[in-house]
Amino acid sequence: MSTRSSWTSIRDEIKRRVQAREVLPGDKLPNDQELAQEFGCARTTVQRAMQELAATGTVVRRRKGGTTVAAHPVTRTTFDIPITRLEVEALGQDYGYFLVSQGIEQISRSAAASFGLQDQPEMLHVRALHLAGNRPYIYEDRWISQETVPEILDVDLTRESANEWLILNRPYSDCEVRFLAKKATPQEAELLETEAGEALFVMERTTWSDSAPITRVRAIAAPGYQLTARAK
Amino acid sequence: MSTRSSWTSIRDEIKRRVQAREVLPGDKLPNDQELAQEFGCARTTVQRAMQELAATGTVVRRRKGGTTVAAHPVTRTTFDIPITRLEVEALGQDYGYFLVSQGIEQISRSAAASFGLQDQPEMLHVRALHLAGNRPYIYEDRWISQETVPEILDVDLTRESANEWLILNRPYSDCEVRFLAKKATPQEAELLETEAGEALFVMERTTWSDSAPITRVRAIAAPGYQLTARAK
DNA sequence: GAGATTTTTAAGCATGGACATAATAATTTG
DNA sequence: CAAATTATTATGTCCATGCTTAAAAATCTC
Repeated sequence: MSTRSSWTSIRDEIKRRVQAREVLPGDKLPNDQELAQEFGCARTTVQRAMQELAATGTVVRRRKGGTTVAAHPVTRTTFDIPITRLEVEALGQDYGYFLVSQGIEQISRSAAASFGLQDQPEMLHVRALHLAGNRPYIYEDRWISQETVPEILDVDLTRESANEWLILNRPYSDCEVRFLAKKATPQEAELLETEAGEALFVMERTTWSDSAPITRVRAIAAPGYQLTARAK
Repeated sequence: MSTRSSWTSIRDEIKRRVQAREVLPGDKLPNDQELAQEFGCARTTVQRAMQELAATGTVVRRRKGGTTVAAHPVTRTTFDIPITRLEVEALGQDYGYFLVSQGIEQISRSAAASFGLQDQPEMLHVRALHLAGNRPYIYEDRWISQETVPEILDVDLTRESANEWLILNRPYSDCEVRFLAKKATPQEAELLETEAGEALFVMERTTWSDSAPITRVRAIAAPGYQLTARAK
């Protein structure tokens, strides 16, 4: 054939057919073998292309069932949420960190819900502020399981942020992320140097280590914060 | 033991080392050949694992340069944004749609900025409300390029939502997504049946077809809306 | 010594064959 | 006839091998 077919070009061609509606949602595509013949390549190459398309939600693959065009086109978007310090430094600003409060308390009902727990055990409750160039950037309200992460009780959180300590010392296996908007409470407004009632962007993250709860954090961003991504 | 395939377990093991800081950002990893030896598998298998890690930003690969741990560890999260009707139906609620206004106007400066345009051409401006079980769900404020999508002018938008028509008839090649929080304006508050000043969650999407602008939509969600995803 | 050229290295890709696995279809059995 | 068993099919994964390609390193040239 003309050019050596690469798995990426097969991927792009199938994607084009889907986007150009040459095949419709729900339609069955030829099987890998047949596509390999059409493109004049090995089945492995088609397999690699289809694996990618399945991962991005363009097609659905089922053993024996074959490959079908996804029934409901979705916009699949990928966001990278970095460690707050690195995010600030990437903006070229000085990073600052400030512990607001810490203590052992019975977790809130909403935190229990995030963990999927029926009861409300005691956990370490940490509130801290991240600064970018001396301006408040993100206020975090965090619960840390003292049962899963007992070492956290020995960490001096006035110096080191729980955000960073946990990522360094307690890698998670699962993570649930939630985005929402909320009005600033008077306390949040004061810390973020804005008005009570201002609309704030909230990123809530809950992490587990093999189904054992690690932490639940509400990262409340200062006004103006935006999260951007390009979908492909 | 895990029943997972070996390339995924190699991927997970390398990821673990990165997250557990056994290798630090910027560190060079052994080359594929050496890793294959360590894991007792073929280089192809390591290649597949590393390809994935490179795609998700954990690692950076350069020919000849080898593989290095990405400078900034991130939580990479994937969201699927479906057609609004399907989202509502998936909640088990009745979907409703209501056109608020439409007309040809010069686009707003912020819309022009989203498209990356210097000037502010005229586009079709559509405002519509999506309902879930007779309650307002999402209010969308949309600009559609009459140049790229002239057929849109013939569509009866009182019956069919632009959201759906575009996704089904004008697939995009590029999409930029932005999440933010904003206070409800009086008009938005009225449509969403809430108070002016309420904190609202906004999803802004701009799409192109091969660098030709298609649409820019601000989807403003009713209070309480949350976007959830599991990161891996 | 600066600039151009060659060498070497490590990732990138393709192949064909083999076996595993899940889901469906066909067949047997009580 | 329904339930259990077996066969079939398409995807999933792995491997050994060989070639391609980008980029760094070494070498050569003026």
